Amino acid sequence: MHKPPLHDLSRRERQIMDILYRQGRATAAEVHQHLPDRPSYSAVRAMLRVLEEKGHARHEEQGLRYVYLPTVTREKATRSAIRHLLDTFFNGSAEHAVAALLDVSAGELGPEKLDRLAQLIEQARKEGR
Amino acid sequence: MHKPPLHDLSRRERQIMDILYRQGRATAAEVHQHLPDRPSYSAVRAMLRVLEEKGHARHEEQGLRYVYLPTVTREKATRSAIRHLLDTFFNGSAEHAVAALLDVSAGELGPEKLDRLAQLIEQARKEGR
DNA sequence: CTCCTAATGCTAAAAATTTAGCATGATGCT
DNA sequence: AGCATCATGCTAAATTTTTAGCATTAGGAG
Repeated sequence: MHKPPLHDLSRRERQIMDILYRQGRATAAEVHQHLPDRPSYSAVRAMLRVLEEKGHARHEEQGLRYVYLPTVTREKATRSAIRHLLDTFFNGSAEHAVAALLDVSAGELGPEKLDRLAQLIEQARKEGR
Repeated sequence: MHKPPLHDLSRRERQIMDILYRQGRATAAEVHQHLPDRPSYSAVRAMLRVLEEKGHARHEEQGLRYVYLPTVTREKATRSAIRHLLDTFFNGSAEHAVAALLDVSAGELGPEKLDRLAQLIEQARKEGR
């Protein structure tokens, strides 16, 4: 029943799933728009169909169109992606990962955001005992 | 000249690159060992050759064996992976990403590590003005 | 009603990936 | 020297992915 989803996808499939997670939901046309070196629209639809067969995506009908969504919740996918990042680049160390994250987005983080992060850490410390 | 490396790899290629980044360097045999649902050893070698052709990996000779390494430095690959995670699951928000990271690895973080993280944030605040 | 547009279903073919197998060369042991 | 082992190079075939094109259906405009 369980399917560790992300890591046995083909190139295009992954690209499409990334888009679905970025957007949350998307029509075939939208997926088509955002896809790197755009294939034909037809090709996109075919691949969405395959993703449904494999159980990675599903669709809802919206009027005439289909809107596609990931089957795995954003939360689970996020956790899984984080774990993978940790394992691959940080030898599992969350500490180093956070450090790198802060480094990468140095510019982006204003004082309030940093405050909130400090709070989160404080909170983690309290829970941790 | 520039090659945005990670996101146009095939399934196996990605799996192999992940291993190379995890390990830093690896022989064909090692890669083979760590690969999910193990293909033949021969297949692994062939794929390593392809990765070299495409410029994602290179090898050094170590005695008789080849040892394979990523061509892109760990740092660059890490940054790129982080950016991708941010874009895909956190709408670019480093703040939310850090929060999720803390959440995922709640158990793992001892007091000293939390201290060091607090320091990093403090430092970021100072630099940020 | 008829035509045009926009959507999907399906299928077959092209392209790329993934695989196995055989040939070859170096090393080390007996 | 001869043999077994372990490595690589290469090639051809199987499989999977990716693509385009045609058929069909629904809705809206004239």
